[in-house]
Amino acid sequence: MFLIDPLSRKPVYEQIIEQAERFVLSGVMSPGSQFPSVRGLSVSLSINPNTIQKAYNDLERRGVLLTVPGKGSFLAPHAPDMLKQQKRAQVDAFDALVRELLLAGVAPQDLKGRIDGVFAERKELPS
Amino acid sequence: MFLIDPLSRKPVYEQIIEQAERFVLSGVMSPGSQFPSVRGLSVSLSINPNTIQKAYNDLERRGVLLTVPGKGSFLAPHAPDMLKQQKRAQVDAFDALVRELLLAGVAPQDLKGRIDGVFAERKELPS
DNA sequence: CAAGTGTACTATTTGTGATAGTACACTTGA
DNA sequence: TCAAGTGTACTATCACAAATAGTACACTTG
Repeated sequence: MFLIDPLSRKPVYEQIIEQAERFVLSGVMSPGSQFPSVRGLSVSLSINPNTIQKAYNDLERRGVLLTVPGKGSFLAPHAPDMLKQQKRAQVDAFDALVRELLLAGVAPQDLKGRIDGVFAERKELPS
Repeated sequence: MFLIDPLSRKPVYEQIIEQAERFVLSGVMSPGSQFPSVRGLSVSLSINPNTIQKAYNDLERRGVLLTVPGKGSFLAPHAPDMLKQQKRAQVDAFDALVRELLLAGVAPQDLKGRIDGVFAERKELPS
């Protein structure tokens, strides 16, 4: 399920967090479903258990993951809503990037066209 | 001219690079104009000369800066064009961010509105 | 009770960013 | 000519984050 790129400059634990968020937001994982165990994932990805734990800790701190000692880690009931609200804070990053691209001579209309393009991708996928 | 935030998680040499690029793209610095000397900038910013040099090396490697041994560093003739072309490669990052925000439930129309907002900022500034 | 689970802790290794210091070659201007 | 200012190159060192390694403990399930 998870895929790690060891060559990426992005820390492994961040890659895990981002993929987990993607699974939740895209509906691949639903609230209540069980996550891979720390040990199990560390074996299948060939990375240290502590790295997995670091990622899981962050997800739990933000209310996405619900861990039960001795049982396992499960997706929190309102995980999708929590994530969506947190992700919307990234509109600041969006503005910054738009500012840069406009400065580089990209036309606003081009950017709007790309939004439509990305939006079209989503409608092509079966729900 | 340059301003460094030592508390930022962003490396100092990257901050210098980004500010230099901004100066070029915004027209504050024109092709042929001289950059601060490595030693001079290191003194005024209170950072190590090697850090400045690392930033300058990157800018020169990408054809933005033109350094003449014994004289100084100058903005390359076609620096603005070079930069604009390089910056346009960031449209991939733009698409990725849009993909994330749409997944988080942000409406395409909201994003387009933000583009207009940023575009309006630019027109308010005197040319 | 054994196996699987999450959790906590310390120690070590690795890579990057930054610092420190030195040395060399070039250009400019007094 | 020569001192000052310039870019360049190089090695060594420090600080920090990411990651690894290993151990130990408490809990739940079958």
